[in-house]
Order: sequence, then C-alpha cells, then structure tokens
Amino acid sequence: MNATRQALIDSMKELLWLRGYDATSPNQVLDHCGAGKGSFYHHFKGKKALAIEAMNARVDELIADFDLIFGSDLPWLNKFQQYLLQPRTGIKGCPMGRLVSDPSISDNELRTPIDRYFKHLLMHMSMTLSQAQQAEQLDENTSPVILAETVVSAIQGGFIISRALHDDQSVNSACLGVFSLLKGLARQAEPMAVAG
Amino acid sequence: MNATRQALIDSMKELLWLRGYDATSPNQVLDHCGAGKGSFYHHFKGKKALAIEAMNARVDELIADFDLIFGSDLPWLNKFQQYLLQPRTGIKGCPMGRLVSDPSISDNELRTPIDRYFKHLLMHMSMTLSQAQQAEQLDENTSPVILAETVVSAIQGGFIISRALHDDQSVNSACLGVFSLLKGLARQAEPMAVAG
DNA sequence: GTCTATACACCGATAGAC
DNA sequence: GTCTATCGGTGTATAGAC
Repeated sequence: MNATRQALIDSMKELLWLRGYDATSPNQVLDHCGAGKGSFYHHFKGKKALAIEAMNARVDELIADFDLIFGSDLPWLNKFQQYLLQPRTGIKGCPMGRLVSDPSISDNELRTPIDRYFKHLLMHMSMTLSQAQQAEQLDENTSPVILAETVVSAIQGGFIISRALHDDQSVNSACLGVFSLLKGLARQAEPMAVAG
Repeated sequence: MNATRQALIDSMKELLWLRGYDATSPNQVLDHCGAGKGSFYHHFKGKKALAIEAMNARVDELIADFDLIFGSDLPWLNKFQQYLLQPRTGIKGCPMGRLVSDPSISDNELRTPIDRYFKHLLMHMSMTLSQAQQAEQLDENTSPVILAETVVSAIQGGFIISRALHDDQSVNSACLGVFSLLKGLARQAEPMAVAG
C-alpha cells in the first residue's frame, strides 16, 4: 500500500474524530499529512471516498477492541464492567457517534460504516444478554435488545453531556450509572431443574 | 419586537435543529424567512449572535415542557414515565444535543445555552430522585446525580443511535429501557400505581 | 429598516507540467 | 505519483442607496 495513500487515510481518520465530516476539508487533510492536492485526487475520487475508507478503518479498530472483551469467555457482567468502566475522554466524543450530526451523513454511503459499527455493538451485547437470561443469570423481564440499546445509548449520550458541559468525566458517570443498573438485574444461577 | 427580527430568530431556530450551527449559513436563514441581507445585519451583529438568541429561545421552550412534568406533584416515577415515554422522532435528533458535535460549539458563548439546558435537566432530575430516596421510595445504593446523568444520556444517546441506524424508533427503545431499569429501583413506601 | 452590490476567504475539484 | 495554478461556487460580512 502506497505510503502517501495511507497517510491520507490516517490524517482523515484523525480529523474526522476531531472535527467531523462536514467541517473537515481536503486542504486540512493535506496540511495535516504534508501531501499535495495532486496526490489526494490521484488516490481518491474525492473527499467522500477518502472519508468512507477512513471511517471503515476506524470501525475495524473499534470493533477489534470491543471483540477483545465481548468475544472473551468472561462472565456476562464482567464483559459489561470492562467495557463500560474503561476511562473515556468525554470532550473528544466518540469517533463514530460524533459523525451522525453532520448533515452530509444523511447520505447512505457515508452512513454505512457508522451503521455497521453500531449494529455490531448492539447485536453482540444483546446476544450476551440473551445467553445470560438463558443461563438464569439475568432478570428475564427486560428484552435483551432494548437493554443493549439502552447501554449503547448511555455511552453515546454520556459523550453528548460531556461536550455540552465541557466536562471530560460526565461520560464516565453515565457509563458507571448504567453499569450499576445492569448489575441490579444480575441473578445467581440456580441449580438446573431436572426434568422427569 | 420587530416582526422581521422575530422571523429571523424563528428561522434560525428551525434550521439549527435541521442542520446544526456550522452547516447553517446566513443565506439559508434569509431564504427560509424571506428577509434580505440588510435586515439580518441590521438586527444582529452576525450569525453567532442570532444563533445564541435562537438557541436561548429553544431552550426556554424545552425547559417549559420539562417543567410541566417535573414541576408537577406527580409521584417521582410517574414524572420519569411521562418524560421518558413521550414519543420522539429519532432521526430529527435533539434540538440541543445535536449541536454539540459542531466544531464551532467549542466556543463558550455558543455553548452557554446548551450548558443551561442540560444543567436544568440534570439538576431537577437529581433533586426528584434525591427526594424519592428521602421518602424511601427509591433504592439508596445509587447516587441521584449519577442516575440523572444516566437518564439524560440514554435519551441523548438514543437520538444518536436513531440517526446512526436511520431508525426513528431507536430513541424510544432506549428511553423505554432506561425507564424499566429505573422502575426496578422503585421501593413502595406508599402505594403507587404505575402502568407500563 | 430594507435593499442590492460588492469584497475576500475558503470550499471541493480539475488541468496539465514534471 | 506529485506538484502548482486555476475554476466556479458559497460562506460571512460590509457599503451605501433608498
């Protein structure tokens, strides 16, 4: 892979996190990585094409981190504990979540990587919760799908509060709060009933 | 109050919700309300000044709605029920929450109305929760401040998920989920009927 | 108070030399 | 593959007539 091409992707990845899509211009990307306009339009059809590659690279990164925890054989509650209690820098925002407010993201091609990221989180969290219910380790009155949505929302919303109040810690409070609520639903597995 | 001036504020309010701050240009505001450039810069120092007035007007509106519920004498859980189970149009996003991702919002003057909105929600929710604890109607193991942050985060994050998945209902699922979790912490010092 | 004309910077993209 | 020059369009704001 060409080094300039990779540098363009890396710079776009960084600037998307820092300023979002609409507010990031090709010129800013070029300044950031020291490339020239000619390289940009040689390697990519345009801003949108580069952004999609950069977003997909970021999603791969984030999903790999997520899978380290949710793909492990930790007990279900410990998975959520590890994921939710990771320290986050609230004001920076979520590299994916912050993009959805950009007007251009209503374009479906631009939205695809973001959709992929959140669908992955939601699906694997709700699978974990569903298995916990089957093992009688989780209260059965709440739907795993809705519960997963609530957890992901608490994280994303925590970033919003952090930026709104200019306070890096708000997101961590929100994550702690939703973890406490989740912990309240944990049940000790009871001995398996024997049919007959 | 001059009618043109008011029309400019109303149009900016609308466009801020629709497109955010950075992506809304003075020309778009003028097209939206039919005013001319001269009127704009006669009544307002510039885009930023108009946006601040429009944001403050929106916050007043949202806070009035919020206070209708949280300023009432409903039981604490019913307040959260009414507020959280209001149907929301997820893809439109929260008129305040969507603004925090705009790079320009790191400017403190622009952030002030947003800060005021969220501080109001958080303070009054945590007061309600604190009083519920004193009345022994709410589990005492979780901090009211953290719980309030979790509730507001679930709403805001729900909007993010809605926009990410292009699904109006995600935000309502997230709100339902956090309400269920909250309901699980209710204690019956006195008889309380709660549907849902 | 409102209008039109204008200024200047930056946007995303292209052309063509090397 | 990379560079510089340039394009048409738009953003924010100002000037000055009426």
